Amino acid sequence: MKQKITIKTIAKELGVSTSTVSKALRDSHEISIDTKDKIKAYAAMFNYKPNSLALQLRNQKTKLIGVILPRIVHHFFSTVIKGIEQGASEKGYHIMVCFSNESYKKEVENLKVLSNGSVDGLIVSIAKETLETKDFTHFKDLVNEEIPLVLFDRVVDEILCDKVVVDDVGAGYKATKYLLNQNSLKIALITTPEHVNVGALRRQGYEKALSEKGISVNKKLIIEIEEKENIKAQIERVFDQDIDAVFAVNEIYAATAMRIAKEKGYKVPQEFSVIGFTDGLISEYSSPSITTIAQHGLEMGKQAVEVLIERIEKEAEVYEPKKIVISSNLKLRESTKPSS
Amino acid sequence: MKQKITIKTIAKELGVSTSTVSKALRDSHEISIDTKDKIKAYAAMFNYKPNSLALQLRNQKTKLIGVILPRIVHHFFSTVIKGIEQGASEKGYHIMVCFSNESYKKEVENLKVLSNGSVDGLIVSIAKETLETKDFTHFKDLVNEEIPLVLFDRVVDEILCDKVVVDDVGAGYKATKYLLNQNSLKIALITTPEHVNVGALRRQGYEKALSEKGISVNKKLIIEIEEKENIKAQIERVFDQDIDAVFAVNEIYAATAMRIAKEKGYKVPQEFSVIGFTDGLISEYSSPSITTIAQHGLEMGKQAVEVLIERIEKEAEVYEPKKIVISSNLKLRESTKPSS
DNA sequence: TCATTTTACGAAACCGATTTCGTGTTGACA
DNA sequence: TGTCAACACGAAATCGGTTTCGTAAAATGA
Repeated sequence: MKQKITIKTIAKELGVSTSTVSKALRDSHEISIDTKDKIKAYAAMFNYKPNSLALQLRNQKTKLIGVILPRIVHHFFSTVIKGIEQGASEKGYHIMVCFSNESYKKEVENLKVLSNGSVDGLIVSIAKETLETKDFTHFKDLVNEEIPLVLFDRVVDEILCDKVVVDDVGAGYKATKYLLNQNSLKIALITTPEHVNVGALRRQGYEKALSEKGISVNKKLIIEIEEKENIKAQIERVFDQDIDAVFAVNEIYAATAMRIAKEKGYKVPQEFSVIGFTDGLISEYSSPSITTIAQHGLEMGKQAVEVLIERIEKEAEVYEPKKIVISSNLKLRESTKPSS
Repeated sequence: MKQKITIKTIAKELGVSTSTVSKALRDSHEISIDTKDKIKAYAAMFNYKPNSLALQLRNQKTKLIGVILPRIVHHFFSTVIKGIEQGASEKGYHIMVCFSNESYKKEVENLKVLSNGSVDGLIVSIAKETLETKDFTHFKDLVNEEIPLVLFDRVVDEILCDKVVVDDVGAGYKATKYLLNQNSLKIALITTPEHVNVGALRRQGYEKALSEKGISVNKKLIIEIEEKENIKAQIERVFDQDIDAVFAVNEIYAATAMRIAKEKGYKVPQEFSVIGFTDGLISEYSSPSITTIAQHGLEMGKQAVEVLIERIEKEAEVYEPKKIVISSNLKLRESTKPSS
C-alpha cells in the first residue's frame, strides 16, 4: 500500500508544527486565515484523510458496532442486519459482522475478539449450540466488563442486558387461533427442539390457543425437528395422523409441509391450511403463497441498534436492562382460508 | 464502560516499567521467569486484553476487510458474505460490512469511510445506480491510493483491480441450450436493463445459443425489467407472444414467470419450461421447484477474499490485476423436462 | 582481582492524531 | 513609553501498546 499522507508530512512540508496542522484542518480560531488556507489547500491536493485508528485510540471510541449472528444466509437474520445497518448508519456508526455458525466455540471466539476495544458495543443472537449447552459465561463476562450488549431474538434471562424479541407466545397464539377460527381443528405443530427458546415460546402460544378452545394438546401432532436429519422425512411422519392444518415455526418447515400436503392430494387451502413463521421470499413466491407470522426483522434490528447506541452514549450510572417486545402479526396469503 | 486494565496499570501495580510488562506478556527471553510469572498471573487475574486499536495503529494493519454490498436481504449476496467471512476467518481476518442499497451516493460515502485506514482492503460489488451513471472515480481513487480492492459479480473493466465473476455468458448459453435441447424453441428472456452488465452478459449467452441453433433473436421475447415498476405486470406482457419457455436472470423473475405460466393454464414443465438464475430458496421450495444456474456465491466469496489477502500481504512491486472466473452450472429441478 | 559477558530491566521513540498550556510578537491604550 | 491583551503558533502530553537501545548488576572467565 502506498505511503499515506499524515499530519506529520503536511507539517514538515509546510514548515509548521503538527498541532498547527491539526488545528487548521479543524478550523480552529487559533490559526490565522492565511495558514489555514495554505494547510487546507495542501491537504486537499494530496487527498489527506485523518487516520481513523489514531482517532479511535485517542477518543477511546470506534463508532463501530459488533454484530454476531448464528447465520447469514437466512431471510430473518439478513433482514435484521439490514435494520441494524440502517439504524447504525443514521447515527454515524458502522457495523462489524461475524457469524457463529450456530457454534458455541466460534461464538466465544468472536466475543473475545470483539471485546478488546475494537467495537463500542455488541448486538448478538445466541447460537443454537450455546442454547443447548446453557453455558453463558462468555456473555456474563462481557456484562461484567460493562461492554454494552444487546441480545435479540434468541435471548436468555440469565444474561443481564438489553434484549429485543418478538412476541413469540403471542405470535404462536395468533397463528393457531386463526387456524381454529377457520375451522381447522386438527392442527399439527412443526417446531424446534425445546432448547431453542423461540420454538418453545411459539409452542406455548399454540397450546394456549388450543386450550382456550377446549382442545387438549395431542403430543402426536407436535414434531420437534432435528436439523441434522432429513427434515422432509420428519415432517412426513405427522401426516400419518389425522390433521387438517399445520403451523410451522419457520418458512422452510412450512413450505415443506405444504409440499407434502399437496403430494398427498390435499387441496391447499380448501382442505388443508398452512401457516409459517418469518415473512420471507419462500412464503411469498411459493404457490399457493404461504400465510405467515411477519417477524419484523428490520424493526428488530433498528430497535436493537437504537437501544445499544443509547447505552453506549449515555453515561448511565445504574442501568436497568430493558426488554423490548416487537409485536408480530399475521400476513394473510393463499395457504389459509379467509377468516370466518 | 468500566475502566479497562492496561499495560500501564499492571506496570504501576507491580512496580515495573511498561516495556517489561509488554515483553513479559509476549514471553520475551529478556525477562526473568519470576517476573514473567508475576506479570502473567496479574494479567490473567484482572482479565487483561491488549487494546486492539493500539496494536492496529502500531502495526499499521487492522486485519479487517471492508465489504460493500448493494443489498443484504438477497440470497446470492448473503451467500457471498458467508464465503468471505469463512475465508477471512481462516486467515485471522474479520469483516466490516456496509451496504450501498444500490445507491451511488451511499457507495461513495462507504468507500470514503473505509479507506481511511480502518480496513486493510476492500471487497465490493458495484451498486446499480453507479453502473447506470458510469462514474467510477471513487473506485479509481482507491486504486490510485493503492488500497487493495477486489470487485465481484458486478464489475467494470475500467477499474484496474482484481475481479471475481461468474461465467455469465457461459451460464446464459448453457441455460438456453438446455431449453433448446428439450425442444423449447420459443424462449423468452427476462433480464435487466442493459447497464447491469451481468444481465447483458447473460443475454449474450442466450443469443449465442439461439444463433448456433439457427434461430434468430426475436426482440419481442426479451424483456428488460424496470424494478421500480410492477414486475409481474411487465413479465405478463411477454406471454402475449407465443412462447414455450422462459430463461430469467434471477430467481424472482423466474418464480414470477412460472406463476404466470401456471395461471395461464400451462403445465410446467410438460408444456412450459422455466430456468432461473441464483440457486436460492425460492427455486428450491417453489412447486415445481425451479431449474437454475447455480452461481456458487460461497465459492466467489472465498476466492475474492483469498485474492484480497494475497494482495494485502504480498509486497508486490508491480501487480497484475487478476480476473477469476467461476464456472456456473445448471442445477436441474422440476421446472424443466429431462434432457433429451 | 579485574575484565568481559550475560542477564534483566528501563527510558524513550514510535504509530497518528488531538489538546492543553506556554510563549514570542503585535497592537492598543493610558 | 510602559503595560497588557489578543493573536498565532509550538512543545509536549495523551491514547495503549511495541521495540530499540542503553545500562546497572550479576555472572563468568582469565
